[in-house]
Amino acid sequence: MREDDSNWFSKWEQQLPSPDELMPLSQTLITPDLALAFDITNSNPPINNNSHPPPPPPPPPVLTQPSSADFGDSGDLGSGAGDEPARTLKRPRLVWTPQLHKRFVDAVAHLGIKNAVPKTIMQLMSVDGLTRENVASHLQKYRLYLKRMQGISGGSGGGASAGGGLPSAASDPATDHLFASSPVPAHFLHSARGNSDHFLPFVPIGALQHHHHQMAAAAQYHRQVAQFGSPPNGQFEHPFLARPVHRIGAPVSTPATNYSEDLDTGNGTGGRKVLTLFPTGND
DNA sequence: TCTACAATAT
DNA sequence: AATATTGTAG
Repeated sequence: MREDDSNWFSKWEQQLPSPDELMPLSQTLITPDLALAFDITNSNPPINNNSHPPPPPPPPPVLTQPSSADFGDSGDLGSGAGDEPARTLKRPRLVWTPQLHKRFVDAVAHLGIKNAVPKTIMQLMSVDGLTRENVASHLQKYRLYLKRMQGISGGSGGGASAGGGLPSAASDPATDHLFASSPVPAHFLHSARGNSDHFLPFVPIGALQHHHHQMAAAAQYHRQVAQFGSPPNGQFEHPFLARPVHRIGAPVSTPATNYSEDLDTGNGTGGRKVLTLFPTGND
């Protein structure tokens, strides 16, 4: 039935939204869902003042968003074309929100520096859509950050962030916004490289099966889309989508190894106030 | 062939 | 500056 072949294409074509219906690119990453979750009433009508309907480069329907239902094989291949959209498409940049980073740090912390390699970290994080490359890239940067701090603490005297885990010393302002948002586990600063650490390989952290959705690409957009009076307080906790372990998980004995969210607010809400983060007031 | 890592590019 | 992509080594 080749007819089907041409049919699916027609259907697809017809379903394409007209240019007018398309959201501005700047918002494509925020799904309505996400927006609602944040209370941001998206009353952004005034986006039609252009006399030039933007030639929307058909932004591939597949976003990194946890739709997680995109990558299925299209079934028909070998039919000629050769490239299914989904396979050739590039995902949008991943935004490392404080929450996401927190998860990252936790994973690394629990793994121990030794086992904290991209693949493992990724698995432990169980964030849908997160790739090894994403983690690798972030890890690279994170390491630089750690290194920096070691340098400042001098390594011998001691304890720049002892106690509350307050990396206030090395992290100057605009340098590491993100990293400053989550406490750095003590051992990280000690130089554990090439050292046989005594940390447990795997830590099955509690299981939390929320069926929330959407990752948090939001934090960033907050300042963009909405203005909050006191954000640092209203920490939004967004559990991430749990990944159906589709990636051949080797070492993880528990398939449902979902991460449990620490109640940590990401900043020392307990006793100290980390200067943290967002451009709450302005940038 | 895959994985981690560092370097480089966007 | 933040991520992605590429190149190299194990």
